[in-house]
Amino acid sequence: MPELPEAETIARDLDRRVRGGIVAGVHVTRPDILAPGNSATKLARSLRGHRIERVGRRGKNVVVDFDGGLKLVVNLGMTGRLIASDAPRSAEMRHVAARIELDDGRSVLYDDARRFGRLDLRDASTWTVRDAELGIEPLSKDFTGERLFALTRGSIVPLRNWLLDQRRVAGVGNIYANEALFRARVRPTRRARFLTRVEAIRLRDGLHEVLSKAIQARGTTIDDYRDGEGESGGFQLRLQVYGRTGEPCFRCGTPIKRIVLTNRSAFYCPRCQR
DNA sequence: AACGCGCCCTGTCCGC
DNA sequence: TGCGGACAGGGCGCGT
Repeated sequence: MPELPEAETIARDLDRRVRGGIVAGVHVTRPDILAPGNSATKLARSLRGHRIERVGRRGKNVVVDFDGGLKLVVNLGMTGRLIASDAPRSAEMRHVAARIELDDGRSVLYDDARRFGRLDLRDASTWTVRDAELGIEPLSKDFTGERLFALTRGSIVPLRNWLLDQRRVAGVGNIYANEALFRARVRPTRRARFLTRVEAIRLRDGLHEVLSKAIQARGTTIDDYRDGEGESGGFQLRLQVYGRTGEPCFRCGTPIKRIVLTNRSAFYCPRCQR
């Protein structure tokens, strides 16, 4: 998906465009994007008449808060897009799976070519459960190098995989995991428990830097991604290793390597990263 | 319990 | 131009 920076950008855009809107109707055209326990009729019945209080984010999820405590949790999978109907490129949404109509004529479109994404309606109490399943926010004050060091103790998982587990740290996906490891100068294959304290500090800093820069850039530009306005992401963030197989490392010139870890690509500089 | 794997589904790109 | 295969930013359920 959209990882944390993309979800953050979408949430901010939507918050600006649809906050305060009252739901007139919900239309689900592809019910397979509903999380277990949800149904099109339940969604429509539960949300009709409710006001959007704000749109926020938790990990990679866009969270729409309604009055009365209901929350629509949107996980965008690989190709999910969430935009307001009055956004510039709303016409380019060719796989609309659900539509939330507001009483003033605006609407929120959920588009998802591969339909790996999920919409999940929660009340205050079931949201607390879900929230607790997700790990620490990597941009929060609590996420220190020391905290990351402690979290990694005891796990034999390669760090690239470790970072993708949303129960540990929430919001990091394959692009930013690889980018942060490059900045920390640690190989994606390194077992989490062998990360040193100093490296944990560098990895925390690498994550913080790459995620916040990507937010400033309104998300990374990779083909499918669209922000809440329907536009592709910014170009300010230059990826250092992701997708750069064979190209020279920006730090030392050595060709970037691509390997496969549990069926997903990992990229690193064999000289800079140990 | 923690971990790796296969799978969900569609689109795109590359080589032949 | 057409076609097969590889690959894609995620996450769940399963067997070990």
